[in-house]
Amino acid sequence: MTQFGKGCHLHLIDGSAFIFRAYHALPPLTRKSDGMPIGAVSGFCNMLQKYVEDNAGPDAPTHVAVIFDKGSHTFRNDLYDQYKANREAMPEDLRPQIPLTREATIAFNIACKETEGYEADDIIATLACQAREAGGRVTIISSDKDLMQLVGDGVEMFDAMKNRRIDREGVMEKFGVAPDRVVDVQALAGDSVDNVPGAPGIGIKTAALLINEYGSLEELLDRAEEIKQPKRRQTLIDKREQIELSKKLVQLDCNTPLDYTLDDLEVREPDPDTILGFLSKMEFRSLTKRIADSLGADAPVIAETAPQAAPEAAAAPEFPAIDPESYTWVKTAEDLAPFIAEAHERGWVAVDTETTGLNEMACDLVGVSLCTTAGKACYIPLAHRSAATDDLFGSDDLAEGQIPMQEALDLLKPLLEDPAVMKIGQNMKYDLKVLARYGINIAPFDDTMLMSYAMHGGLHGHGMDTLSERYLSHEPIPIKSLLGSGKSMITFDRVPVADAVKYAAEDADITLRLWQIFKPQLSPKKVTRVYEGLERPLVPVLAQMEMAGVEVDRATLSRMSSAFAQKMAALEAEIHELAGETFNVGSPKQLGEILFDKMSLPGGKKGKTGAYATGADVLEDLATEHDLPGRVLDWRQLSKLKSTYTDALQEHINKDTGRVHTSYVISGAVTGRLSSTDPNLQNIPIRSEEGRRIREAFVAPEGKTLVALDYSQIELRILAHMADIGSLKQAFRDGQDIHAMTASEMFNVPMEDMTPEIRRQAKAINFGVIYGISGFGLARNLRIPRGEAQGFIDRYFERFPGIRDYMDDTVAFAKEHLRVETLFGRVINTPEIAAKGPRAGFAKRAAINAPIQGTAADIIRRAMVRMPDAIDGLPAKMLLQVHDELLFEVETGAEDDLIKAAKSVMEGAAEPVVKLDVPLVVDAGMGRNWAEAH
DNA sequence: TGATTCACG
DNA sequence: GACGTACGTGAATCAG
Repeated sequence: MTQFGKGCHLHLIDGSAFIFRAYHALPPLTRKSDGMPIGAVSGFCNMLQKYVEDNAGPDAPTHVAVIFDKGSHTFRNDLYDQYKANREAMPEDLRPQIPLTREATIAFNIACKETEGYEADDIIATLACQAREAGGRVTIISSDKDLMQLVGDGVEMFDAMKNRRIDREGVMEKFGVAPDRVVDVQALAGDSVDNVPGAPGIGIKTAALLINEYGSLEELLDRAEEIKQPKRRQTLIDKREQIELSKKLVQLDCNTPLDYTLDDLEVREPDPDTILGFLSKMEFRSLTKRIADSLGADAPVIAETAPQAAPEAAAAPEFPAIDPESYTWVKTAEDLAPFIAEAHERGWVAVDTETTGLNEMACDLVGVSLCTTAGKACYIPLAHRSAATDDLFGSDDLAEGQIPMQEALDLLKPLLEDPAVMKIGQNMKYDLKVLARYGINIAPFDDTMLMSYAMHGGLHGHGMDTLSERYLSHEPIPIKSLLGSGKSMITFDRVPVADAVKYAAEDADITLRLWQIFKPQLSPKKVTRVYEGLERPLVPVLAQMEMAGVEVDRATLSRMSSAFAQKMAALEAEIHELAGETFNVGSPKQLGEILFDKMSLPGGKKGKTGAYATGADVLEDLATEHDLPGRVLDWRQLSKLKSTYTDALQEHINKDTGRVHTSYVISGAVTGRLSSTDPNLQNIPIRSEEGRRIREAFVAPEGKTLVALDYSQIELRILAHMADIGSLKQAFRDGQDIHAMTASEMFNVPMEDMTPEIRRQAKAINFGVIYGISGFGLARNLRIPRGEAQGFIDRYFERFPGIRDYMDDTVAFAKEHLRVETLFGRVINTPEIAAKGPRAGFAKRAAINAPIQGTAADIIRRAMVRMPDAIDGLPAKMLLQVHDELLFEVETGAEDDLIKAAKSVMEGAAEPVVKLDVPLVVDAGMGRNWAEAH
């Protein structure tokens, strides 16, 4: 072993630069056998190989290392929280390749070095300084200008791309100053890429001029008064602090603590088995062969997988059988360490949390399971109770074999928040919300439920059981088998830990397997953008909204409840009087028998089950014949309002927060809409005056205001755009009353003679079109004869022939592809379109409606994803989404600022991906409660 | 558990 | 020619 010193030559390779160059230079290659993205790894290996070949000559290095960044938080972030803040997130298909580039470096038998919390540049600086002091030469393989400050005294750079050495002269050329003054120039000029502020208005040229004139930055700042240009002088005086901070940011640290020395970096011969093993594992055929030749070894045979017939047919990875007995019960920190280490090494980990209930806002964490490799999963029990010896209900003592909660969380937090490790979950919103309450903010993450939703929306549900059975042919352990059901149901913390291990670890195992199947399919199925841009980023936004909740005034609801109960009792007595007997008014069956058998009213129609239909439309028709149906309608309305709203809503007021927290289901609707549950806050009454008053109970707290913003006619606007209806588009551009305009066009009535009745009919037709109009449906809606309704539709299509074309084209597309798409590329599968019989009609109308409803849903999703940044700094919170409306809570006084910011996000939400021919218009309202805000 | 009804966009 | 139909949701209730 040679002691590093005079005559030694150290090469330092900027690994991250290699990776990004490789990633961007190559098309997104995937490994044939499992679809794993490996383009960047391939490029990286080729660059390493080229490097090795090019440096075999007489000037070969004696020592070499590839240096990588590790962790995203460095001392520079502590100096300046905006450091590198506008850097784009790592592309999704690159992330899993990062650990493989480390593996590749090691396979080449080159020292692979990284230090947590330090940028590669600082490690390079430290090693270069050490080598220089030892009297050796250094070549930094990089073209990064941030490293140029190190050049000089035996240190040079080499731009592998341009095949060019960069020495003192090269640096002078670039910065106009000697290497030792480069940081001064950078401090002044700033750097938009790393978000180093610098001095506004001063670029590299000016900076070099000033430094050369004054000798150093410090001198310049001290003598700033002498500068002749007034603006420049003022900048340097005003921004002194910012410039000094910038210098600290660009100055590389030569004193990074390292747990190795230069001697450890000595050049080593590659081991043929190791490198060829790695390359064949990656399935790099030509590179494997080339390196085998150069090493004089036999190239291993790489199994030829059958070329993929269709992108959809990407072969599933080979998995070992799912075996609940194989999972690890993590009892101590030592048990946990290998799982955390492997997660770091691989760059991903599947995570699942177990809790005492399904309500994330009102349940406790019981355990966490992890899985890094299919078949290798663990469960970390945290709050299981021990089985009691003496009584039936178990004790409150903690069970044996658990790491203390806080200790385990402290171990998990760095992993779950590590930007270099992808966290994989099934319905991550749940885990995100649970762990947020324990101070852990999971990022970055993938969600198998949302991947399935993006690819398989309309085909089947996206719950884990469904996905496991469909894609893994495995039926997971039912939760019922652990918790039981009904009255005797227990909570998860009462489940014996040994049983919990099997169940919980299996969930993580299944989730990881699903991810490995789904992830490579996103791109061939062309839903990467939808998944990455619309589904996944919505998760933290919704989590915030749900955790914020909305204030609901219990007293108001309670008062309404009593009033409703009184009125109902009165109505019920009347109804019984009219019927001549007492019966359950809430029973459609009993009501039908009273109306049609006992009273022999006309129009009794029995449905599939043999019961009379007693829906609102039937009762409305009967109301002309008799008083009883009208009373029942009134009673039903009150009953609905009381049971679903004034009573149930009170149950949902959270004990801790005093607010109501709904839960949105991202994959709830096939069209891309959200759905809202527990409670559903997307169907709070508004249409009837009586129901509308329920919104008075949704209030702003003291000192705050509710602001509601809703898209005006968004679906009709989208229809006008998609079907390309010139007159409709023009009407929207002119801000006309669209229903009146439609009526005028259809019935040849001048706008000034428009009557509310004609307008109402046109409005019904406009909506009918969005739903896939039929004569029957319109007739029923407008209560006109079917022939007349058909006549309206015919005339509509005559005036707007593009609508008919749109409908025909959409159905034809659906028939051909068994799916339709929104303007943003969301896929809505429509397998039923191939059905025969009445189901075909349903499928057709659904196919016509889906792109319109779905595009509207995409637009508001985009607005929501952008909203947190747009209202950052305003004292406002986004609380609710109701399909085309967003509800905010804002400190009184800041309403106008909020409306301005939020409105502009909403109105511009389609751009830049989609340029609509019609403007999107958002109406705003505000008030102390939701009724006023509307 | 399924059907019915009705609240919303 | 007959059939059955507006699109998308969730919750409460009855009845089996």
